[in-house]
Amino acid sequence: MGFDHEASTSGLHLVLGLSLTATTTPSTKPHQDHHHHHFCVVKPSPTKPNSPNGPSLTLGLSGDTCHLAKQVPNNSKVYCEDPLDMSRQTSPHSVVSSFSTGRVVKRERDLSFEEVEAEAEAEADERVSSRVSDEEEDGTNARKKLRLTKEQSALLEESFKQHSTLNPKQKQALARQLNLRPRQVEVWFQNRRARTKLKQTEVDCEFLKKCCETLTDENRRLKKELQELKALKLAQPLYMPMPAATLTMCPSCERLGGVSDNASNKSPFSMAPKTHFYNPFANPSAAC
DNA sequence: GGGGCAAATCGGCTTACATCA
DNA sequence: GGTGATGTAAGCCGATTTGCC
Repeated sequence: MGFDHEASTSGLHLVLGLSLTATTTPSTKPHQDHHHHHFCVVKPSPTKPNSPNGPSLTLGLSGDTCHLAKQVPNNSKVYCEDPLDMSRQTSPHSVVSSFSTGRVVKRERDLSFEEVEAEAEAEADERVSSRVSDEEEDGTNARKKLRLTKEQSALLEESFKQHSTLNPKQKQALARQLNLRPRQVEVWFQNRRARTKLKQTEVDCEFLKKCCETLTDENRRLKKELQELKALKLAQPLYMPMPAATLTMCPSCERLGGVSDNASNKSPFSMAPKTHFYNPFANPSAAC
């Protein structure tokens, strides 16, 4: 785990990144998790909960961070995990489409072919407005909650480990294998994904809390260091105190030395663990 | 009776595909 | 034939309801 701080000297943007190595590997079914996140968090794929790479998180304070978009192999669409962006992508057509496809269609899709047929017959016999009222009246077809057996659960779990989403063929096969309706298998996978995501969110939350604590400590330390620097400056007005890690000035020739290319490329935040001050008498410059 | 878990439902969104002007 | 607009179907999601332990 590491922290990457990046601050623009121009003050145009500020990005705070918390990363645990790359875990942005797209899941087997890519367009999961493209929904609403109020900050850009790249999470480990739910399909690979035991990924050796661990989670990767990025907090973005600049607009750039929400370019953490995902490539979606199926359709090559790019999603940004931002509710506003998502709403912008929503075409008026899709809204119309949603309204145009009514609950009847949805219900048909939710049921197996036989059930749809049976229900159509029932509806032809007596015009009932809803299934609920139907069940309430006769009580024979009351909604019974399925309890999966251990074997069924185990098989579903095993299948979920392999792929967190099912294509229609897999769904059918699994349903046949479990003696369930495809819809039940589908619902189980949906709920299972939801639980996985919830769990992952909790883990992310804990991780962010720890990050916050660490950054608070770091902030406190830096403030303290700044105070020390100010105090030293007041005490020794003839010499400009410099962190030895960044600048080394020869007191005799006043040339700068000891600033390597690597050091110049470092982030302003990547400082030595413990700052120490230049002692002109103890450290004569090698450049002289 | 109340809480937790999980199955099921609902409404919304996105995408692919078909049709038509 | 190519293109854009529109409708439909399907799949997934988050939120919620509901039944069971």
